[in-house]
Amino acid sequence: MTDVSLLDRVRDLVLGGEYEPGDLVPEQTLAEQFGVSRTPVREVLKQLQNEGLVEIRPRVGTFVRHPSQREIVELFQLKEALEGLAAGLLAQRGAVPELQSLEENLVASDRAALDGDSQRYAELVHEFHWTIVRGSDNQKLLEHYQRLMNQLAYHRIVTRTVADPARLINSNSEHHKVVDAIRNKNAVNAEFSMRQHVNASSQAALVSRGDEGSSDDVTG
Amino acid sequence: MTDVSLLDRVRDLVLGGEYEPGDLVPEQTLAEQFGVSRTPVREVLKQLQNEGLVEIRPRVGTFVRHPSQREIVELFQLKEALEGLAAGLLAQRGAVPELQSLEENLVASDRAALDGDSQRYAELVHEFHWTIVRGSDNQKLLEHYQRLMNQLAYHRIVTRTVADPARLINSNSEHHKVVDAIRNKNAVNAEFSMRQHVNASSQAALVSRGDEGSSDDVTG
DNA sequence: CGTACGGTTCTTGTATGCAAGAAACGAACC
DNA sequence: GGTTCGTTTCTTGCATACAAGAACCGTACG
Repeated sequence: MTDVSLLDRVRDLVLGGEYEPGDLVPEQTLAEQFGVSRTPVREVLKQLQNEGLVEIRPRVGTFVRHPSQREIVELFQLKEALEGLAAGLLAQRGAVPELQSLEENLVASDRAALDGDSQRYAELVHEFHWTIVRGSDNQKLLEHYQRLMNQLAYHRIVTRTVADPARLINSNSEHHKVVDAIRNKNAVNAEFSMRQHVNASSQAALVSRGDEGSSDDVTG
Repeated sequence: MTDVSLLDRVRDLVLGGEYEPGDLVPEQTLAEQFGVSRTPVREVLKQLQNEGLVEIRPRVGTFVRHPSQREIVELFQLKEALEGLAAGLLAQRGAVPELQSLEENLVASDRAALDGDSQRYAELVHEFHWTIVRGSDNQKLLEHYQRLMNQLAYHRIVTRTVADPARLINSNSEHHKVVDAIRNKNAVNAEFSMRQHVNASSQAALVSRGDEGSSDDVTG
């Protein structure tokens, strides 16, 4: 149960907001916190840099990165392509357990939408997207998607977006379209609907985001 | 000039075939080879594991991974989606330097195709694809693509595929279609043509590959 | 008051040493 | 002859020590 890697634990710390963007993430502190030496912590930080979550400035320190607006747009473009691919692949697979999960998700989402329970709906959205990607039965796609979502620090964005009731309704309707296509084994349509949905969600997220963290061109 | 990171140097060693799939990559040896201690080498190997190039078996050693047939299929699916996205984005951009590069590439490719110079053609194919991805003007896409291509150890596969004259001709014709769409700023068509092209290339590669490295389920 | 300079402190970067575990080898036993 | 068990050897995993560089602070000077 405690067999979660140090990498995951430190990543969760960064994603969880324990360290704000721009903050220094000291090796020594993490080492003490997790009861290990600096050596394994360093390995982990190097990997988090590789994942794009932190930036290591040589001889200075490791800092939490904060994605620029441009990066977020880029990531959303990627997200659209990856989830579109996933939906298409899933549609080709036919009747797999994941389809059943999606059906149940739709029922629960409809209820949450009716109740106006945006918190619950956000959870279901999260589950919806991951189910589709997992259902693509493409492990490499899943890995890249995971990376992508870590960089987006997705959670915070979505929860805020679906606070808008209008977007919630539209989002839910789009989910139905996607599942319809998957159910009918229509891969082209599944991909198309999914991309349209992701695109709409992205637009909403970008708008709701407004202007908070834009440029972090400290290097430039 | 020698300011290439240790990570890149070790990666090139693995991709360059210095270590064959399945081989042990000893920390100590690399450390001596590069005149450093095991510590930085270890960090590098951890990252290469993260990139999917090697597998670290705890307390046993680091081994060059050898992608299974299934993984390669998965990677090609991803490749199709990413390059399709890139072509679409590039088409939207209009007259950028990359378009000019593609035009020149087409001319050179036509010549190489006529000459039956498959070696030269392979180089041009390589350049063609990278130009499109770079031309997407999406840094995150480029990063993911880089990762993907490292995992595919693309070079060896393509060089063998275009040895087939028929495939070479088809490939070249597909390149023309893609650039036509980009030139016309037709994003949808650019993406479609690109995906069709990548798909055809993938099929050819998978066929030519036959059966060499299939299962590496050493882990059980 | 502003600025430049020197020392102090804090951070990472790397080498090294030792421990732990896995595999390989060999001998003894069945 | 085959199998099992103990020992040796090789590998990584981690802790620690030290070095190097950057940022910071206080002071002196203009």
